Amino acid sequence: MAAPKLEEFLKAEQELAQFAKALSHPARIAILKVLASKTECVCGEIVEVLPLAQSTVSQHLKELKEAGLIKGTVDGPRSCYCINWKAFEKFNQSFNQLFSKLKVQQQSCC
Amino acid sequence: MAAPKLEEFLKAEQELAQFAKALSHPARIAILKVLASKTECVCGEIVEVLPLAQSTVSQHLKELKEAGLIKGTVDGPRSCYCINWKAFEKFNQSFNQLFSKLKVQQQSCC
DNA sequence: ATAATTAATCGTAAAAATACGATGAAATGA
DNA sequence: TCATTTCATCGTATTTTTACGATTAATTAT
Repeated sequence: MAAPKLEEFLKAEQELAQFAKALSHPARIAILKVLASKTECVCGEIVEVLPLAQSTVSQHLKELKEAGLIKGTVDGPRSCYCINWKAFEKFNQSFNQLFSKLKVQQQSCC
Repeated sequence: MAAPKLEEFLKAEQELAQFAKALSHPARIAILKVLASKTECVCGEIVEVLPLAQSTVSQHLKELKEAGLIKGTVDGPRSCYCINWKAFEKFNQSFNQLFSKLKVQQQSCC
């Protein structure tokens, strides 16, 4: 087998892993930064800034969208994207939860 | 081309993406939780808990180690792993930095 | 009506990730 | 010394990811 055995893990672990996967490529982090810095968030502008082909950027946008981190609306011939702050906040909290949970007993045996 | 074009992005983005990649599989999150909850962190115990083969767990441990999130020491015939709290703290901060940076202008255009 | 712009999707190739069994190395125990 | 335990590594199969060019669909501009 080669597909990840996701089902066998806790739902919280799966969810967080999925979120982390969305951030696991610098292009997607860069996209989030662009979206956060602009009020106008047209796809073309993102493509201009990134060192990737239009189709590749579109793919990354799709992944961010599927992960729930961004929203997209069609505006005439162009697409407007922006951060889904609600989901983002949840994401942020999930991470902090993991971090603080792990940090409870901060001791190393080796 | 198929390999990710990492070089062309900011170093901070690459670093964070790499960290996120380490967390992008539930098995690795589960491993971190186990390590945090035990003072004795022998490889075998992790294998016992996870629904994966020994060799697969070993592989995940290697990835966490390469990402800097855990340390490993040989203890006779067994291997002792534990969280690298220093790196972990840095990781935690990088994430919070990104989150707070993005949150500066929390407005959606669409 | 036709051309141009914009961005999604398709097809595809190459690489990386995931998983497992088998093997190997190193230390302990009998 | 020889068997056992423990875990890393190797070999390999399958899936997923990444990337790009080409095409398509939709809207706008001429």
